[in-house]
Amino acid sequence: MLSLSQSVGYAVLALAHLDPEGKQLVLAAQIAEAANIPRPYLSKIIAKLQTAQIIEGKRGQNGGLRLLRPAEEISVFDIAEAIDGPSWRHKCLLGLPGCSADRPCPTHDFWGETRAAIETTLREMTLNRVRAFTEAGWRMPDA
Amino acid sequence: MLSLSQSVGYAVLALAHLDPEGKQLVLAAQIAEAANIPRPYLSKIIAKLQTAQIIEGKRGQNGGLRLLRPAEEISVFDIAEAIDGPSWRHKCLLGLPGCSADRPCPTHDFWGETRAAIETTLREMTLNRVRAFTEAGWRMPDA
DNA sequence: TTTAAAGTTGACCTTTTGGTAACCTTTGCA
DNA sequence: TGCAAAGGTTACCAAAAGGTCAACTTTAAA
Repeated sequence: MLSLSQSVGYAVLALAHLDPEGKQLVLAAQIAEAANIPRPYLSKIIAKLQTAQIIEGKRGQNGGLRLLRPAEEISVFDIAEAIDGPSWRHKCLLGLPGCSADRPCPTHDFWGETRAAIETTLREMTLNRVRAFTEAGWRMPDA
Repeated sequence: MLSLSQSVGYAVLALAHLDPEGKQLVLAAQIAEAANIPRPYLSKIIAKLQTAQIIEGKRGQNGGLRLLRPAEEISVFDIAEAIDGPSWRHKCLLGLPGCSADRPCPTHDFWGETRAAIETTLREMTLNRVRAFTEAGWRMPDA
């Protein structure tokens, strides 16, 4: 609890392995290997990223994946939105289903401000910045 | 995602209906009715709050529930800890299992600071302050 | 000492998320 | 032209969280 879904992390990690210019194709199998993500699960994440127009897949021999926009124009915010949907930005900190501006829970205002700050940070965190981390060998730990 | 578990909200709501001095006993059935929480589910939440020494239940006729400490000494932080366990304060924002101080994810430092701010706010948010909200009739919405 | 009021417990169901497996479709090249 | 390399898709399984049900134990009062 109190985190984005695990799949968002996987997606960020995966995208960091693509060509930042969106020119060269990279194999899904290579990403799975490099990031230590189970291939079938990676496929599902890739599907969502394609729906969100963040990447494109090319089938067949000499196929692969590529970014549809340059890495500096793709943020972790975009990725979270693609994987978890827009709903994560509206959830009450205490999980109260009826919490809203009209009937705020005690943490409503604080959480609204905090969430805005989180959102800003995630928007500023582009794939380029993430790459600095993953190039140092960041990958999923073995089970 | 990006919230405490729903049960934390239920617990906060429930506790706000107890006598703030911890003197008078209040019926679990009354709380369920007032807050619109399913009784059997409330029972499970109550069990955790008892394990955490936040409340005490007295069985039998003329039984009920009462706070073990005055309402101004019980914070939402304590309640979150009792319900979700201490783990929520250590989860990576991106949900990455291998993220730690040694091998930080790109959001690690930012999230550490933000989480500390959230923690502080929740520690300052005592049951007394919550009562101001619930006394205005806050309850769970109907299904 | 019985009984009804109260909280307690364990089994079970459902939904969501994470994860696996098998199979299908496309495409370049021998 | 057919086969192997690639991604895509569907169905399924498992664990955790949310939620329900029914039966149990404790206890004070009649």
